[in-house]
Amino acid sequence: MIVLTTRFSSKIRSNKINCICNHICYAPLMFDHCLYFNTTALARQLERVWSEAFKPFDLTPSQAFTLRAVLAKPGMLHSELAETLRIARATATRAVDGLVARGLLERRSTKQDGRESEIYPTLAALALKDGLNDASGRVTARLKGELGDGTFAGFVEQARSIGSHLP
Amino acid sequence: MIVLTTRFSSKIRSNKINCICNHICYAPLMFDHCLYFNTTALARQLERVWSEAFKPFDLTPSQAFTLRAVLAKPGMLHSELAETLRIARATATRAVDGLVARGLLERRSTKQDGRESEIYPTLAALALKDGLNDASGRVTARLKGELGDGTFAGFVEQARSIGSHLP
DNA sequence: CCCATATAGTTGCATAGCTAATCAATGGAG
DNA sequence: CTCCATTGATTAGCTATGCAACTATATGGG
Repeated sequence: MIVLTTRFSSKIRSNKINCICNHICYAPLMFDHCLYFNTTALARQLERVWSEAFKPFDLTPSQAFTLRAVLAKPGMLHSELAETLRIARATATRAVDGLVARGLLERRSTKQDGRESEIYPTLAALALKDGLNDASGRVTARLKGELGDGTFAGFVEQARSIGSHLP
Repeated sequence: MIVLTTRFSSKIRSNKINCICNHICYAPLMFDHCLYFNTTALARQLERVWSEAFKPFDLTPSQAFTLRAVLAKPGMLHSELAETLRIARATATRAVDGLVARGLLERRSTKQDGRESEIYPTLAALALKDGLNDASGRVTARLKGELGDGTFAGFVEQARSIGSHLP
């Protein structure tokens, strides 16, 4: 008689090994064809990859992209930043708050319109500019190599295209 | 002489209209070829689309997918759920907490191993099963129609494949 | 000139995700 | 048989995000 220890049976349950009784557990495949599921799961994985890439700067991906956007166009407004990063204005406000606190960005109200404020990188941020772009470029290059250049570019283009058809 | 009102100039800034001085503002295109950027942005948009789809059930996408997973395999363990949904175990714990509080799931500890607990749908959850699957199916069908069947399936498959090559 | 409306930004509140640390039960090594 | 490493689950603390409501400013019609 075959006796299963609890540990062994739990490995069967989690589909890590083939089940001795030839029973196939489908749960892990359940959402395999779901756009939402696979995109959000991939996004979480990429979050981890880019976190690693920006770790030398002690910046999260969100902070790093905010900074890169402002470095590319110093003086941009919050609403422009939100649009550039495709996030809500409220989120942009908070992202800038954090980088102002870190001494990497500063706000200046515009002369023309008292409601607006422009966002500028500090000198400390300017010093990071090339490093940040390079870090992102390196991880991109690495993944292009691992996934195949065409695959990569095609996928990114499709993601952009699908997004442009959604609300 | 051309005088710009502040409102008008802010629309130029945000790239909503063509700039009269032929200056092109590149910021919104800056991350167009970035895998991280486009995937996370798309994920946020899809979050909105699926939120809408599950709104009739008063469930968030995360709750709905948790429920669907358990409904597909009643009695699954938390670690299995985490693997199925591709989230951290801690997140699975909290997702189940919420649905237990809503009266849709219940935990039962297993006889064999006192550390484990199995997750079961309640009767209330069973009543939602088909509705949830249909709701997700409908939004999938709609997007397939809008985006093209092949595009859709190809993209999802690539997302899965890219994910499987990442840590 | 003044008020109604629109807009830029902010704040409050909520969700979902992560990592790291912890708790509790199991099971194997000696 | 006892002790320790392992494992399933949970908790603590943090980040990023969104929506909705709010504040302050600007604009334009009467």
